[in-house]
Amino acid sequence: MKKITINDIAKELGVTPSTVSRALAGNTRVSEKTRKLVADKAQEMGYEPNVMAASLRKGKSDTIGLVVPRINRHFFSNVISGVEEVLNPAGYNLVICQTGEDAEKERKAVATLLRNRVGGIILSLSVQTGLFDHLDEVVSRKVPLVQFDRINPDVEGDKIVNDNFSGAYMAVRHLLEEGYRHIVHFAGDLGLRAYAERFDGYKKAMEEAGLEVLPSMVFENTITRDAGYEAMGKLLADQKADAVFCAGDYSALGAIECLKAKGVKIPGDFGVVGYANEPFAELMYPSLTTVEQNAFVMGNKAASAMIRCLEGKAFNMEEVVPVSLIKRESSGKRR
Amino acid sequence: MKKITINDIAKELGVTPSTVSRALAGNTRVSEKTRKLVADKAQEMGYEPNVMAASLRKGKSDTIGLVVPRINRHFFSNVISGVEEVLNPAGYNLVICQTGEDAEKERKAVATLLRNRVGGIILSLSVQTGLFDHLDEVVSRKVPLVQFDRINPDVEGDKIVNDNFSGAYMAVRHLLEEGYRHIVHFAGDLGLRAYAERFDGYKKAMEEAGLEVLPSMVFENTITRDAGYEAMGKLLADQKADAVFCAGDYSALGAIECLKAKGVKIPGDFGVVGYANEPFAELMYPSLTTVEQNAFVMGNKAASAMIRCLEGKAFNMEEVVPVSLIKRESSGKRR
DNA sequence: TGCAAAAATACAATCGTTTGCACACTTCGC
DNA sequence: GCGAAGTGTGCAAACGATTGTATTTTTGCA
Repeated sequence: MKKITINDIAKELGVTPSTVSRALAGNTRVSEKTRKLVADKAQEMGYEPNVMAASLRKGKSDTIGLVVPRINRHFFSNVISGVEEVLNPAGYNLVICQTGEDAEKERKAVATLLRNRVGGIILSLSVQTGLFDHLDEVVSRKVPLVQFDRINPDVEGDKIVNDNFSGAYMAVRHLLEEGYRHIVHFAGDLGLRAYAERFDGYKKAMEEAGLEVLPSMVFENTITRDAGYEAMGKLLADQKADAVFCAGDYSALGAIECLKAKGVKIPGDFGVVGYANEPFAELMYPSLTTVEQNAFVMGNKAASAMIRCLEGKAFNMEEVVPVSLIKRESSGKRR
Repeated sequence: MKKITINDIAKELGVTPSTVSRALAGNTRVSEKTRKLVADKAQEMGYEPNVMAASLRKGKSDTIGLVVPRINRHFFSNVISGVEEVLNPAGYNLVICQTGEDAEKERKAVATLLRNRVGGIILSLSVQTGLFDHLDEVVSRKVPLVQFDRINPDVEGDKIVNDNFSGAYMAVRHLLEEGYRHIVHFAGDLGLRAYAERFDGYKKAMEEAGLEVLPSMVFENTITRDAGYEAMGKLLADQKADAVFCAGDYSALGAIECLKAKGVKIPGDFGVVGYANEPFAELMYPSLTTVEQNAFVMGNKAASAMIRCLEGKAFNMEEVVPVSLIKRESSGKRR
């Protein structure tokens, strides 16, 4: 069973390949009648376009590259689903690369995507990434770039972020309303905007409540489970605190494990709020109050932005996806 | 900045493109000296091969398609990582497709991959899939196919499975050793081999212990959280049982939630073991005893098998990855 | 009916590699 | 010193689509 090409269709129909090509592309330069004829014949002969030939000629492909730190994070896998939902029906393919939060792998992934002439790149920075020339390279090659969540605002292109500030603000307000006062913050890398914004939201809520945020109350780079556990250990030893707002669910988990180990009652003696609504947040004990980021929606928007770019309307704009606070046990009333 | 092609290199060096092509491919038909010359020049000029042109000419690409039910399952995302670990260094790219357990989407994904002339396809069937002609199509096109975990043994090609039988057997043995006797099984779709094997392992362990497995003790198609909850509800109403071996962690979770809701003590009055070691298994309360499938290793093996196929050594063999039982709270001693 | 404008289609080059075949030049055994 | 291998390169035709520029056909209008 040989592959059918447009040449075969052309021969069969007594027209030229160019006409077939244009007909299939829906070009109005070929008559409605011929278009129908070609479409039917193509159908009949079981024609399947050769994507490579087209890409080679056009100098770019309908494949979009998606670069994320890790796909087994709930947040990212949902973003991926959201992206797919928009991209696939639109006829684009997705190739996904993991960086494992490693700057070097991120560079390599981007380089590979460019080498493969992807039509565009959707990317979320790894925490480690400090140099951004690989992104500049993308821009300078005029390959559309959409950043999401962990973005670098200085690089050209569309950006989709979640409302980190509001999320953090709501989380801390909630803790305050439940009666907690000495609220500390387990932050991420404050060099990354997402984490900086969460920190700002925390600070704002605290200051509005007339509470001062001392440097000792902020633990930077504390987003892993281990880091959360350790930081909480230090915290209990050093200072008076009755609640923590964590920039991620994993550090919240670590914090809770430490608190449980020390016999501190959650909630009541200590309140905990996380960020991300990882699947385990609902299932752990006590269940974790956290901020839902609507990753799926972010994926949708990132993909839509990409399609807009591909269609030539470069917006270079930033879109904010709303978040919501999911109240669970870990932040119940202070007693 | 124009793209450098082999023609540019050829011109610069005063040889022909064919020689450059062969030199870069390491063909021994061109002298060692020329090879070195070409390599250096390519380096110097910043040459980057155009993958599409090569693929077009060769009629296939260095891209491997990976089709999985959902990427946000711990198991699958780890398999993906495992596959990447092997494929990327070997110079292959991965495009990942989600089927969402939907047979139709699975067909479409495979069709798209074939249309894009991928070099090979690694796939795990969706539970829903009943017809396999899309896989036959892959085989008949001579595109290497590696199935993993949820496989169809009747389709040609390599297969990587985990030792479902042993996993299930160990799990049930463990429950028996802890003193449970009336052990039921929440199974998956027994039409799928993976689930059928888990059922067999369960049966074997029970029979060895001199316990009969009645049809009423097996709940088929019970792998979701909701299904687990419901089934447990029925179970408690209808019959005497003191433990359940679930073919997946999600149904185990549902079962535990139902048991907790009814005030049944876990462990003690009721033992629960799951399968898959989802991340939440460790964190829920009580923590869930479950079977670790070594997804990462499976991914490695699937990728290695694929590379073997691509290198022309079609083995058409089946490889079994060992599993291990992770003992946690939910299966503690019967009282 | 004739003729210019518009519509539809054809021609041919091109995208960047790969590869079968031909060709020249060594090398060697006899 | 003469064919026969053996080496290293060049030639040119693919691969299958796209697209700017002809060229033909159709249409509209006087």
